[in-house]
Amino acid sequence: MIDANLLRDNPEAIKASQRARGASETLVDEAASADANWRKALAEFETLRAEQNAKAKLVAGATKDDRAALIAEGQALAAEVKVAEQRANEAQTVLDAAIWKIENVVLEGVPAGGEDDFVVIREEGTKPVFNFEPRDHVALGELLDVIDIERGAKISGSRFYFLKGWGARLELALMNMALDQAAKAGFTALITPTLVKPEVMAGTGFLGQHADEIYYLPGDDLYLTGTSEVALAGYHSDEIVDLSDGPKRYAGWSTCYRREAGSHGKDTRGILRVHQFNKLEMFSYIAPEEAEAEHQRLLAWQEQMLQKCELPYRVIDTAAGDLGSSAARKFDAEAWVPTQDAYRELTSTSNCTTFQARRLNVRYRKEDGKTATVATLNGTLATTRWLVAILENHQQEDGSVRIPVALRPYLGGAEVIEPKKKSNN
RNA sequence: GGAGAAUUCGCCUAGUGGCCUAUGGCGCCAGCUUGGAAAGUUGGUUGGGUGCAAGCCCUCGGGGGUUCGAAUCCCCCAUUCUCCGCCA
Repeated sequence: MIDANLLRDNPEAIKASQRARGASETLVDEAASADANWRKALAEFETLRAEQNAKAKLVAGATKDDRAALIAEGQALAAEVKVAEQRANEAQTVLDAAIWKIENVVLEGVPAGGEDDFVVIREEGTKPVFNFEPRDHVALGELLDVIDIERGAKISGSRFYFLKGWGARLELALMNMALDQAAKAGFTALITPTLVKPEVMAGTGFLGQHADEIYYLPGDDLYLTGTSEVALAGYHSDEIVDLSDGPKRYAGWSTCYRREAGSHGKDTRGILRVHQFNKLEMFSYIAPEEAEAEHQRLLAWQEQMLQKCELPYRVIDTAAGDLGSSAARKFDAEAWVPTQDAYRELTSTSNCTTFQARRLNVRYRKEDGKTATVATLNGTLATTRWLVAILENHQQEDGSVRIPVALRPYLGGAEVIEPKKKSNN
């Protein structure tokens, strides 16, 4: 939710942001007038309520004669108050609906436009040169017996898979390496619930235009989370967190579930786009004025992971129209996928400023003792998808895959994953 | 799934219709005291909304109701705990 004060003081700034996103500017005017209506209705209600409270207090000390008259007045007031209160509540409902539709105000410097209007910030690493025809991760997965897509589909349908043997171990190694790095950087590990209540899902901003991306269990009124960000953002909801010792940083591990509605026919091969995967996510609660610096730190930690995996990648500054509704700025790191001759997103880090925290009511105490809304940021540190880039970039002519040096300690020192021996399964 | 109990200001706790504008303790903050500290002592200590302000309104798990008036009475819901049943 945007800051109502900004709506009153500088609606033009919000309109400019909506414009950059290609979102509605009219929403801003609607919200502003709903805000004025609400404040008027609230003032009327509160005035009447004050009168009612004062009258009710007089009853106790009144003489028998006055009592009956006071009670009659009280009855009349009670009816008026009820009407006024209802009117105020309705005005607030209208305001909430309007203000919740407005997306986070993008930060200065964010490129305007849509999906293709991103800006490349830098490219790192060297793309591999093969003197043989490189295999894609599906072929490698089969050859090495580490990814079983056929049986995944047999059990659960398309976009499901088994990670097997070194594939399973590789994913766990990646997660553990990420967790170690995060712990060293001061993050607290959290294994999060993957089913959450509607208000948490709504609070994180995922129930807007991407609602059909989310698995929902009607029998229980619970949502399956597509990222542990949801649980991590909800973790401190309705709390006043203590930031006097610096930001609160969490590394959340969870399985993630995504319906991938609307992406039929896109990335159907392999495990690039799947319904279920694992992810280690960084999440920071921090004072708003430090949020942009923290965003750079999250990005640096992500790049550190990519470098440990010896992957060539580029960093892009996502355009306003391609930001999630909660994000004020987003950087993606995309790794090179040789067989696609393209960079594909491996990490994404968003600065949600105070937008998400305001919805979830997460505050902190400033030095002057007053409370204020915190800023929240999130960023990927490792996901199952990384296996695609690792397998493809480090493949060798015989189909074996060299394990990046930094990952070896997490794999019992193994240096190479060898093709499986010929057998019946 | 069945039965019962609980939920009050960071923590513990008092409170069975108006004097609750919520008690007391612990913790915390500030002052006094001290060479410094402890002890003692005095004061402060839930948050939110609205308003230029004074102020006013809301907040006793959440929502609704009864009443002139609700922490207190009634209804619904959530969460936690205990016992029984069932179970990967």
